[in-house]
Amino acid sequence: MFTDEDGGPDDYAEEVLALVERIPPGRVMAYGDIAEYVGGGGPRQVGSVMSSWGGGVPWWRVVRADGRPASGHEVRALSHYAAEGTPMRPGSDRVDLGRARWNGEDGP
DNA sequence: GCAATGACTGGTA
DNA sequence: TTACCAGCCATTG
Repeated sequence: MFTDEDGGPDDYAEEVLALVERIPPGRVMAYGDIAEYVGGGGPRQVGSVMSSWGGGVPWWRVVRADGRPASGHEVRALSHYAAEGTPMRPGSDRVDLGRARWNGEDGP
């Protein structure tokens, strides 16, 4: 059952999903960062994985390079940001990447 | 095999 | 700040 058969995530998707689950609350990662971290394809591939199986992971912690959440899900993401205390940019519904950007390490 | 699409990115206006 | 354009890369029809 290595084969995903009916829609199971591929190895690449598993890495992306595992990384997204690894993102601590109050932190976010950009699509390009994830693509670079897993070392595959590009940000578009990460987005494709999220649209297919992103519903099983905290997808709202994955944002675009400008700090804006995924298209069509901005409102839902904002609710999660407020609940987790994600640093937001005042005056805009965007995340403050300067503080919320997570590089994949817990320690300082 | 080719063309179109997409939860993207960076640069310029 | 937003808007438009060109580039990138795997998936889908």
